[in-house]
Amino acid sequence: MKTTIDDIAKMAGVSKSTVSRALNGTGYISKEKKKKILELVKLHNYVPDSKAVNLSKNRTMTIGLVLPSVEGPFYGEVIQGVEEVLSENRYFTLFMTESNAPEKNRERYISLISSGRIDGIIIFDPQVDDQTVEKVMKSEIPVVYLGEDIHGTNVDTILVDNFNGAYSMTEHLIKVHKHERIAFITGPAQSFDSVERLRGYKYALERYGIKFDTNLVCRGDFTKSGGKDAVEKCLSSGATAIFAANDEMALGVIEELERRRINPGKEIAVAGFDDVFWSRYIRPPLTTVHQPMHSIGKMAAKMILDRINSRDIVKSPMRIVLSTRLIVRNSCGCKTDLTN
Amino acid sequence: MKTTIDDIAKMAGVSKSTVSRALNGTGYISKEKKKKILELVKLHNYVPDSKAVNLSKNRTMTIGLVLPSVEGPFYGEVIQGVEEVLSENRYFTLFMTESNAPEKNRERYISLISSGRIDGIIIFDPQVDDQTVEKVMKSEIPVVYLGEDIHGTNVDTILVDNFNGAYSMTEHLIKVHKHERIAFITGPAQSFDSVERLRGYKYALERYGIKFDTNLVCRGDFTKSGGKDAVEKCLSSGATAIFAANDEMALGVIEELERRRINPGKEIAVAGFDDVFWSRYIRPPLTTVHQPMHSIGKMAAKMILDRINSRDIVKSPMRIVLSTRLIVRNSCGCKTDLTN
DNA sequence: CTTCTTTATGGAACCGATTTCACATAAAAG
DNA sequence: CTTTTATGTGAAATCGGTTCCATAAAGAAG
Repeated sequence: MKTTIDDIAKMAGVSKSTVSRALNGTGYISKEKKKKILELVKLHNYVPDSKAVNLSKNRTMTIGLVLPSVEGPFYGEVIQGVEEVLSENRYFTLFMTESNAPEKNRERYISLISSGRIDGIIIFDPQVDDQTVEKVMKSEIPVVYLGEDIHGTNVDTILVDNFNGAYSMTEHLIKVHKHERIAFITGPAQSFDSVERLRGYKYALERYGIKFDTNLVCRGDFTKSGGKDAVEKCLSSGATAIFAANDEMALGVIEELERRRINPGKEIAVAGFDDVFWSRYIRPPLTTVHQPMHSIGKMAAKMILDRINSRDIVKSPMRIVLSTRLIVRNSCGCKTDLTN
Repeated sequence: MKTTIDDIAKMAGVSKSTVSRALNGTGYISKEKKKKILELVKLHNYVPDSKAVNLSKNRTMTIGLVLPSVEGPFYGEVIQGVEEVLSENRYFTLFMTESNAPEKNRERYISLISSGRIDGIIIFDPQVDDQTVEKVMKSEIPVVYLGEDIHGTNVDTILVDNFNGAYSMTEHLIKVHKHERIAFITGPAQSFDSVERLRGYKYALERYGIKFDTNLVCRGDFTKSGGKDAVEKCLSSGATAIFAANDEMALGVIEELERRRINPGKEIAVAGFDDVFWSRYIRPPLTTVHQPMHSIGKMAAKMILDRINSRDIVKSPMRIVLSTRLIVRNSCGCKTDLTN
């Protein structure tokens, strides 16, 4: 049988209230009793049952974290960032992934929100539907949405500046490499990220007086094979550069180009978006846009804790946009050494 | 104020016991009352408070998962595997990483074990010390240790067949590529994985009548720069092939060789271990040993659930060894196309 | 030497469910 | 027409803590 607070109380010859006070440092307690209790606690390896503590304090010290997947190096950084901040603050991370059945998992995190099992939740669900958002908005616990622009609600959001990231990349291809026919491979239609990146791309063209050509926009799906498949269309539209809306597709593009004996980086410029772990190790090293995933995780965790710690104070929803960074490697045609 | 079971009971004009029965399908209950209660539940979006359920049922439907890190694609697969099985069984995953301060985090998961917050725990802690293991052995909840060979205890373990993996790789380098001077870069001294891989390497040499030469064994640390640093020693010992105990180091080796204008795969064979996500995308594509990380995760989760569901039945500790698979790409000198 | 604080402690209520037990009623069996 | 047995329900105990409240003793102030 596990040791309970009553056991300790009995052994110390005091009431459970006193044991509780000794353990939590709340209220008055005499030095001797405290000492004795703490000794007994150590002796019997007594650890208060979290289930009971949670119920009586009405909080769980755990934060939910919902991610689309953990395959690939992309989301790992988010988890790491979240965990870092939460564990520092003695919070736990309840992890949930969406990979298999998005619909089902959406239900799952919705019900998690009102289950009382967590004190706050961080959701990264790139293709969330309005109906789900509506339910989430009713949350009694703090919510931070990542990567989706949810407005007019009581949920905080953290976004990446996709627009300017794509703008800088396109600008780079135009200004430095003098490309005028730049193909853009999009993500899935519903993807907010993809849409913003396309906007940035278009805006750069406009700013540099290059006419936007629909034929140069190919629909992709954020997967490697999606990138591969798009190459055909890009080439037939006479593209001299291919800007994929994420690194995975850029990788597909590179592989497909090589299969066709076209030299990526030399004959055709290739660029990606995300700066995942391996993007520097592929050949040619990928020119891409860095997303601060680790910072996103840290910031999300901080925002949640902040909301929890100022439960009473009413704050309007926050919307933070983190800036991206252009990472120039070789796939665009630049010549940098391996070290960056 | 959140709706409680008492609220529902009052509204339905029944006792809370009846509501509980309606919700859980336990015991007898009349059709009409059940229907009415369920309607009210839906209407008010009532979800039972997990904190209370956990306490009264004395279980949390949560399994702890401790990983060294989530950076890189290596552990992501483990999480995915675990999550897959747990979520199917309506369990939650409490995630914990060790990255920053191993010592402190070790304490953290030890205390997590006896906190009553989780029903079981999966621990992947490659450099765990005996003292910690001893504490873990006292656990009241099921424990599965990954990657460490803990014996004579009540914890289950899942291991990867490092020995045979390294053996096959070394054999490949000897039989197919006729190498006789194969350098081996180890991981940190305490790493069980590294030790086993070194054993496999040695055994292969022995089997093929090649004398083992200490000079060909270089101490590494599982990091990329560790791999880089080891190259000097390998070369000066006259190695014609370099077998790194993990992919990260192999990557370091490849980069360092290129820096020295030595062609990896042609002039010197390079091999890794792990088969991480990017190992096929680097140049040359890395010949390595695949570890079934996803299966490990799934199996660990299954073992934990199995223990939980057969609490009463005493089973001796299990020790499962999963086999690895040799992945031949180009860094060893083989010529395969890009598609594998 | 009272009176007012401050300190120390235990008893009991409470958190929100589940579950045991007792009791009542209805249906089945003898 | 009794006696079982099956069905339905509520009161109360329970899970293991925290916290409010009452009370007592000790110390400070007047």
